[in-house]
Amino acid sequence: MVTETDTTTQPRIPLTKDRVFSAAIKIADQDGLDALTMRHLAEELGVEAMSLYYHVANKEAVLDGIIDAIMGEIEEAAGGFGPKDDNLDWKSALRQRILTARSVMLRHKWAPSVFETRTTISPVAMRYFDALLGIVREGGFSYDLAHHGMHALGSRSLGFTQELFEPENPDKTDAEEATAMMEQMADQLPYMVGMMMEISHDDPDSTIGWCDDDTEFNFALDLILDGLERLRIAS
Amino acid sequence: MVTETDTTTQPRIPLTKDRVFSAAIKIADQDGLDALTMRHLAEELGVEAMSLYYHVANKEAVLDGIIDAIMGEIEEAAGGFGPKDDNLDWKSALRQRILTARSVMLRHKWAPSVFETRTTISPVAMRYFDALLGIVREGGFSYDLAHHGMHALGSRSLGFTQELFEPENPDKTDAEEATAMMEQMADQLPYMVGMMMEISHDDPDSTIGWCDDDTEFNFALDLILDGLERLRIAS
DNA sequence: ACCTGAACACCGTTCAAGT
DNA sequence: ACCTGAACACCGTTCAAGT
Repeated sequence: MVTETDTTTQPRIPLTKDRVFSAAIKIADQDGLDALTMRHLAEELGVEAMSLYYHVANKEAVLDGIIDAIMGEIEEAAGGFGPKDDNLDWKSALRQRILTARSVMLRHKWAPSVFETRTTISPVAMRYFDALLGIVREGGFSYDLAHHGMHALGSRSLGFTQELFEPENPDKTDAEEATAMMEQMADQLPYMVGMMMEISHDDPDSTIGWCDDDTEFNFALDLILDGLERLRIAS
Repeated sequence: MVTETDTTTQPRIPLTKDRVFSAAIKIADQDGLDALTMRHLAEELGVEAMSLYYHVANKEAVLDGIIDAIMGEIEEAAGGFGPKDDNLDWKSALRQRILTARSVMLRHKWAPSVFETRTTISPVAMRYFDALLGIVREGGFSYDLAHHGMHALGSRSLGFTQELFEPENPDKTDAEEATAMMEQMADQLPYMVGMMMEISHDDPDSTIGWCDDDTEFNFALDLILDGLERLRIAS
């Protein structure tokens, strides 16, 4: 029989790798990546920072772990990485998989930054890429073209693009600052000014530059997929 | 008349922003980005860490400064961002500009990581993008398509791709580790194994995955440029 | 005007020690 | 087996003080 332990107050759930990773993701989701320190992580788990080192080798292992967990979320959202979806053409199948990955990424805005710093590819990520590779391969690609195609997709195969010069909080002063600078340099930036004027004409409250929205993602994705399809046919 | 100062030994070159940025780039080039700390930077300049704060607001300002300097190198390598190069078609002109930027990036392997963390775009970078925009605009693009095209190029417009899961030193154990893991999961990775077998057949000492070499960069670049050209014609 | 010493509030991590 | 206290070697940054 399970008897009540005679510890003082709470039964205290024991620490596990998974609990550590979950807490880490929670912190990053709520307070951003900078808030994810070993000390905060321990605090979130009601434990001393040093206790973490009994379960994980170091902070890198934590980051590896949360990326693996994210890939797990993608697998779950996709209903598994089973090889044959249905009778979709390769392009639709690939886009579907990628947009599923993207839906998970949008829940974890910090994830791209962590992906970039990983040096070893996680097992779940390997299976993810194998599934993508399978889709194009079964779609009639040579391994060589499939390989190039994966590189061409880059981070987009995981559902995100790393935007350059993107302010963290676009509603803040960064955007105004950039706009002010552009106005000051207006004579040196003829085309940017022209573009701004034309686009603001059509859409008064658009701001150029920090717009990695779904429109841009889908535009680039389709551009690459269409290009690959043409190369496949030509080969 | 300029008299000899009565300071003890060396005349001591005074600190300037530019000297700070140059030293910072030198450190990053030689010892990597992690070695770029305010304390090391000061040491490199023969000064105490706190002295730096008289010339720059904080470390972010240093990072902004070295990115500006890198953009300056690109401008120099391109012989200026003058609007009209010659009688090249837009595609050749754009590729040329981008490959020039890439040649500078290859001298500063750490630069992509710093670019990703910038939240404000530097003035020189603005002029760079204006020049790119000018090339496609004069090549017959609408501003709308030009804008989408820039987003589609992403970091490639600056001459680099952020590779996922790229080991820092590919000659080290990371590659072996990844290969070992793949062999262990071979039954779950049918397509990766198939690809490896075929490619290693053609090229015995190739290793899959960490190959963001010029071949992949150019493949993806041309794929996107060709796609944009087709959209331009269709529009 | 330009640089510095001392100090603060943080990091990740080790190691011997507790239960 | 699991957790902790104390400590180490670092960070970026401030502020009053020196010349």
